[in-house]
Amino acid sequence: MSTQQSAGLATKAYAQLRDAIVDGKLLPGEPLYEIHLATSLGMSRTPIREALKLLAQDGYVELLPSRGYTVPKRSHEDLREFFEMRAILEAGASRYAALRATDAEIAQMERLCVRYETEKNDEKWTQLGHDFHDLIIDSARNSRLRTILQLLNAQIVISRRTVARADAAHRKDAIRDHRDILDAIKARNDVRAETLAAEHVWRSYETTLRSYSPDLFASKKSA
Amino acid sequence: MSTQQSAGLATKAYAQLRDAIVDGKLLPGEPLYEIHLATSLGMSRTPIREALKLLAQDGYVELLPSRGYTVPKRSHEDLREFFEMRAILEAGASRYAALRATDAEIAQMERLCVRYETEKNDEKWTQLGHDFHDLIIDSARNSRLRTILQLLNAQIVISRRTVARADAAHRKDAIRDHRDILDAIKARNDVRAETLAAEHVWRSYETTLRSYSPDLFASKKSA
DNA sequence: CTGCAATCCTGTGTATACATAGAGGATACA
DNA sequence: TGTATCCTCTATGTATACACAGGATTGCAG
Repeated sequence: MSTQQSAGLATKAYAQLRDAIVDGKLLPGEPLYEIHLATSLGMSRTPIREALKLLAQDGYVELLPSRGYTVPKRSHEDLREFFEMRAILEAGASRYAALRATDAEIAQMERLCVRYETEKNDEKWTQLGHDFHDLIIDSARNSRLRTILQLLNAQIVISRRTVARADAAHRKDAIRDHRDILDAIKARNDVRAETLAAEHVWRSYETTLRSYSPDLFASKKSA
Repeated sequence: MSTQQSAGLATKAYAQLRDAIVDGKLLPGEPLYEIHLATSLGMSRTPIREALKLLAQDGYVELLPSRGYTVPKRSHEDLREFFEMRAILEAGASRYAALRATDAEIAQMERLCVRYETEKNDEKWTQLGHDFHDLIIDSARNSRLRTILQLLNAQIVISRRTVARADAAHRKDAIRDHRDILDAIKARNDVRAETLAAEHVWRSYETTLRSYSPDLFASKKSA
């Protein structure tokens, strides 16, 4: 991804830091000092400050009072909250997508879904899954919903950077879920699309819980 | 409210500007210049910049490329999106509240609900409604849900600053809705609480649409 | 050796000077 | 008189110097 083209330094700093966090180059608990980051990224503290402020608001980093910024450790509570939010919002998105998706969008979903069912490469397969979800969200015609969901999904990746061990069972489940959701959308059955999307999120929650790396979590309030 | 006690200047600036926007002292379309705000609030540009950046991310202000900050005009599309989000999230909150509220919380809801049914003063009545909603959100045990919903509700107030004309019909509907939701929560009927909350939001959407001030909205992309 | 306190040091918070880009107006030319 | 170009002015973007607060360390006393 690495989104950073022509823009202010603050924007570049935001993108670089976010990517570094999501890619696991900056570990939870590690302190982030403005001056250090500034010299490291070749700019002054000002754009770094702005980037950190925004990252903090988006939940990527945390500002401990008079202790500086850090990448937050996620607790099991956090993970539960994330997935509850995802379940609520993906369900809503699927519902509105069933009501509002254009025929062109549905055709594109179908194409993505077929490739999703056949793709062998794990990384590409995961990406296809994301593309499918993004398309559903776009079809829901709600920009705020889109923004919040994308943020949530980006955050969850932090907790999962030992990525998609796409074991056969999980893969089969996910493929079936996507197909079912698509069918509901095609049938313009909004209630069913909503229900299926929620169930799909819960299944991915189970998968995440089963395959999480314990060291990435803080038990409760530990240091 | 006017939340501004002991904190950094940036925090104070954020709170003051947000309140000014919500209270309608800064009108949509009006340009917000850093220097002007800085002198006006008696501080330098730096904390103002931070406040504006955060306000922009929260949707209170908008940064037009090379044209400065303004209070955004809300379109009908925006209003639809806001209420869709509210419907989705309040429904989710009510569902989890039905599953998780403690007996003490339910007792407090009951007290608020009774006062809501009897309070005559419009302003106090509105506040009681907010308190009831907040308590439900707290009972849902999801801090992210809480944050997002509070932000949304604060934003919607911008569009409604010709506040709660609490006409008799609307009042009666709202009181009944709250009572029904509380009953569902008491019965630990999460599905019913979810449905009722969504319906309640839709009713308040209708009310808002009926009594909105047309001049507060931009038709689509106008200047 | 231990407890307390003063001091220093390191981090963010703030102010200000300078860089830069874009919009609007003025002017010159067709 | 219309249009195109250039200049200027203004508002944001950036860099840096200084203020300040809180924690850790160290020195002193019991």
